[in-house]
Order: sequence, then structure tokens, then C-alpha cells
Amino acid sequence: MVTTQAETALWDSPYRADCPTRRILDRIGDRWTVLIVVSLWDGTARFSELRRRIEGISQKMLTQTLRGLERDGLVQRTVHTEVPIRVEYTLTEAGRTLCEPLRALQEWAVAHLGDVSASQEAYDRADRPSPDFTDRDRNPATA
Amino acid sequence: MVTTQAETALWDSPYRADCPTRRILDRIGDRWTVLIVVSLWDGTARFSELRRRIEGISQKMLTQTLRGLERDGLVQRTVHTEVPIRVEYTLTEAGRTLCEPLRALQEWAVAHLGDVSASQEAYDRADRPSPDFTDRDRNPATA
DNA sequence: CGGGATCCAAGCAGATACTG
DNA sequence: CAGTATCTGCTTGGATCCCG
Repeated sequence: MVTTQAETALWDSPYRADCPTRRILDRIGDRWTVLIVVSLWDGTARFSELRRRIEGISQKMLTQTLRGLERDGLVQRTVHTEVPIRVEYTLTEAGRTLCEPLRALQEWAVAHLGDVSASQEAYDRADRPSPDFTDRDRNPATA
Repeated sequence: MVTTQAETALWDSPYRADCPTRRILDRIGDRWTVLIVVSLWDGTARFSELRRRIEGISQKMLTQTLRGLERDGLVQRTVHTEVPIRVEYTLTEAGRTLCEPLRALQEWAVAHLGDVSASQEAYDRADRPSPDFTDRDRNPATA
């Protein structure tokens, strides 16, 4: 895919709306995609099992996200036409490769959550010129 | 809240709503955070410069996202009270460390976009039981 | 069990107007 | 220049009902 140089393609184009990074980001940028992919890391899982694992995800979102992942070729869906129907989901090879950067991100999260939380508290404690967000607020409890 | 082993903590807790991963994911999971962090990789940038670089981002979203990043301690905001006011944004150390996993993700995106696109087209071409999405559609043009 | 379809609330995000 | 404030539309996502 890279025409000129790897470096350039990687760091110059991302700011344009039609670049690969943007497209992928839009796909995996939702709340559930990453969680699902990561939770499929250790193997196959059934629909209801995923639903229990992810915790907080609705049936609609789980279905929707899984469909998206299947469409992207990151997850394989296998239907077992038995008495109570059984559907299993597995990561494809591509899906498995995606897990690596995702794990890196996860490790970062675990390693830096403390700092982030501390920074947030410090930020919120400081009296800022106009801390009164009216529109879209990150911490509604403060008001 | 798994206290046994690091490995376990990394892979067992993410499915609970209050885990670090979820929290970080919710923060960087929006469309702009990652783009901004990445675009600050090579150094300091002014507000308007970021706005031009990111392309497509509104002033509101840029401000909002930058505030969030500042609050998280990932970006440092410096105001130069000059005639035309000048504000510069730089990654903090934490922000810079976040760039690494983000770069990995970006590289994955560049490397796999072709496969993903191909998979999507194949998926869309296949006649599925009921491909008629009514609610939330990924490709409105198909209808 | 594993969804599909529909309704509806909340949040996200754009456009606009105004300020120091 | 670098925002803030507000109104508003669109999207996201949850709840619910139903079906094979």
C-alpha cells in the first residue's frame, strides 16, 4: 500500500479523512469492538458467553459489533444448526494480529491509569478561568 | 480486581466496566483523541495548526478533545499572552508513551486495510439471509 | 439460543455568533 | 488567534417484542 516511503505514509496522511488510519480508527473506535476482539483472544466463544463476558453490552450492540467484525474479516462466525441453535465466534488470523497492538494499548492503560486519574483530579481541583461547561461535560457531578 | 497475577489482571478484568482498559478506551475511543496525540508526535503545535492538520475536526471538538487530553495529563497547554494570543500544545511524557501503542495500531491499519476492504466487499456481495439493515447501517448506499 | 425489527432517549458533534 | 456559549440535528445505543 505504501507508495513513497513507509514513514511518510504513516505520519503524513493520517490527518486526511480518507486515510487507512482514520478508517480503521472509525471501525475499532467504538466502545465494544476492542473489548470483543480482546475477549476472543483465548479462543472460540458463543454469543451468550460473550454477552456475559463483556458485561454491560446489549444484545443489539453485541450482534452489531460482531457483524462488523465479521464483515471486516476479523472474526469468523460459525453456526451450528442444532436443537438450541449454537453460534460460535473466533478470531481470524487478521483478527489475531490486531490483538497485538491492542494488547500494547491495554498494557499502557493498566500502567498509566494511576497517573491519568491523578492528573484528572488535579485538573478538576484547580480553579480555572471558566470551568463551567454547559455543553457536553466530562464530570457532571462537579456542577 | 484480580490480584493474583499481572497476566490475569490484564486479561480477566477488562470485561468489567470499571477496569482501566475500559476507562482508557472510553477516553481515547473517540474519533479525534488518537489523531491529535499522533499529530503532536513530532513536537509542539498551535491550535490553528492542529486544526488545519487534522482536517475535518471542528473547532469545538478540537478544543474539547485538547481539554480532555490536558486533563488526563497527556498534553501540555501553554498560553503565550501576546498581541494575537498564541497557544501551544505539546505531548507530555505520558502522552509520548501513549504514542507507541498508537503507532503500532496505525501500522496495523496501514498493513491490513487492503484485507479489510476486500473482506468487506466480499461480505457485502454475498447474499445473506437478511442483509436489510433498517436500523443503523454501515453502508447506506447499498439500499 | 441467537438473533431481527422497532421505538425512543441521551449523547455526540456541527454551525453559528460572540469575546478578550 | 483561540477560544466560549448555545441551539439543533444526527447518530449511538438501550429496551422491548418477536421469530426460527
